[in-house]
Amino acid sequence: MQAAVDSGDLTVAVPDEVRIERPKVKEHGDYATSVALQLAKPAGRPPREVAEALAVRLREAPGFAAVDVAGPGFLNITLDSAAQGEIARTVVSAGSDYGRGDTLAKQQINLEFISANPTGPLHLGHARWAVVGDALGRVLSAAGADVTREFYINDRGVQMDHFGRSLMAVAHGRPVPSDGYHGDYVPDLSARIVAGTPGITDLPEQEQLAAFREEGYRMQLDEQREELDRFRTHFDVWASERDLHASGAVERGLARLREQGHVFEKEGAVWLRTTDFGDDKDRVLVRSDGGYTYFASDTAYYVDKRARGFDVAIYMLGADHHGYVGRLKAIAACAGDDPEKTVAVLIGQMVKILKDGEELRLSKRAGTIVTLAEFVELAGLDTVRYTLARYPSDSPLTLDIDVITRQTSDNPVFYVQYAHARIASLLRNAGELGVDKGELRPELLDHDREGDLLRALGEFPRVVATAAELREPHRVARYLEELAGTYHRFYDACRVLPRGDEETADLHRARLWVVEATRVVLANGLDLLGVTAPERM
RNA sequence: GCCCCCGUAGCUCAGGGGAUAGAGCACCGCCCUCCGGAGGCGGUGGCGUAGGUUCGAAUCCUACCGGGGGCACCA
Repeated sequence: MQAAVDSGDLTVAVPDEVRIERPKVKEHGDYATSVALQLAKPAGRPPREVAEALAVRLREAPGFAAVDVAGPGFLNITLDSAAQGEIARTVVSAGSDYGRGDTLAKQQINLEFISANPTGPLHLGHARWAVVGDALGRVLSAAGADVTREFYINDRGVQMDHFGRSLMAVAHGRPVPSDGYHGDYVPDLSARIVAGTPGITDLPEQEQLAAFREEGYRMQLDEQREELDRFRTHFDVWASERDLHASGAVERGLARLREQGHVFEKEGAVWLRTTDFGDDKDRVLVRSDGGYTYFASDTAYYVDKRARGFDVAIYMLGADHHGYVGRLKAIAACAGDDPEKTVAVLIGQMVKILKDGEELRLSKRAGTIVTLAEFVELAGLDTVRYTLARYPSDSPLTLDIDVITRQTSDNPVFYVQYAHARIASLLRNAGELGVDKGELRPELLDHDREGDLLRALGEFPRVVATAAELREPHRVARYLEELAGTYHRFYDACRVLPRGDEETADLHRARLWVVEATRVVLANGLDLLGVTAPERM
């Protein structure tokens, strides 16, 4: 473009950045840009003329088969098949690193998700967070970020006492208090505590309550950890709200906010003036009775995260907590940060599941909501993970168990996994036939279906980078589904292995490169979602 | 009352201001002499309504209609 301006063909300021897109339809080439449309006005020339002036220069560059001006003034660039075929080599030689990038290099990201209360089993909403949070963590890491996955344990509120009281009541054959926990797991848990702590029911009231509470807490937390472990979701840090208080982080957080001048006292309580930063009301940090609020913990936790060196704190919250968004951002602002840079809140909408055409509400265990474990039992781990990962988290979801467990193409996870298994099988056959992919001759890959597939493979790193930047891991799943389709169409049209007594030709070998590259991308993509890539199904 | 999210095909959902709005299911047809038919090909069918910004809007803005969620010295 600079050349066009220098030569006097165009009189316009050269933009700092030119957006290049991958067109949706291949008639529009491998790459396209609309700069000419944007420059038409400042250049004082019709867009197509601007485009043509640029096209002339681009045609001189190597590796391009065609540079066309199309429509109102789009520039469509088509790679030649040799340049395109090289993608197969790039993918195969990068292997499990293909797709990794450095767009988020040096970013220290704290990714907090699930953060369930340690008072019961994980449910459907937690399952969504586990999947999306875990996949996002993988995607961010793939984009080069330094990610710490964190689970915040709400072990300090009055709900803990309700929990302990419920367990204690059941142990004495009394009904669970109305503000207690009513799930089926409570009697089980209570019985296990009684069995594991001899004499617990003879302790004095207060001591006993504390014992039930602490034992219940410990056991529930262990259970959640084990369940998440089975769910292939791992955390680097389990942060406890109690520790935050015990370690003095709360005082430090408060001090930080005081320094910034947003703390005030009113009616005996200590407040944070979050309304300075768009919150709809100020928030209490220390109640008039001297107790810290949950909000105080939140502020301390944020300050603590920043003190630990994180550039960005990502919070994944359920839709019922969306009221937190303004507060969290106000906290960051009160701490002297720019919330737009240091805080990112992702909201997860509700998940409903349908069985036999009706919404599944009743859980045997939790009493009201379907648990994560029950969902996994009904649908299988890979299916649950993939299914929850393929939708943006802020869209409400209705999943039909009968559909997602059907092992047919109704079910995207099977469609994608099948493509991988089919390739694995083909590669096994190649091994048995003694066909080696040998030296790649990329120029032989000039079939339309080969081009489609190579183009798709070439897009993967961009898909990962975009998913990371936008914090939308579902893009990876959608991409994989398209890739699987593109592969099936290739497979249908392009014979890979030599038939019967046919000699092995360079084209067979070149196609083997493409097939192996596809396997790599499917496996890498599934891995980002925490879903297995089976060799056989 | 105030605030947030969502309205895209019969159903479940994709679509970062770009070209002819996509996929799966459902429905109607078609394709197996050899690499996994758990596959492929074709057809029917849609942006809640009304304005605005823009060369260009499903996408951004406003209003309205419809659905969901949230308001605490609770956690």
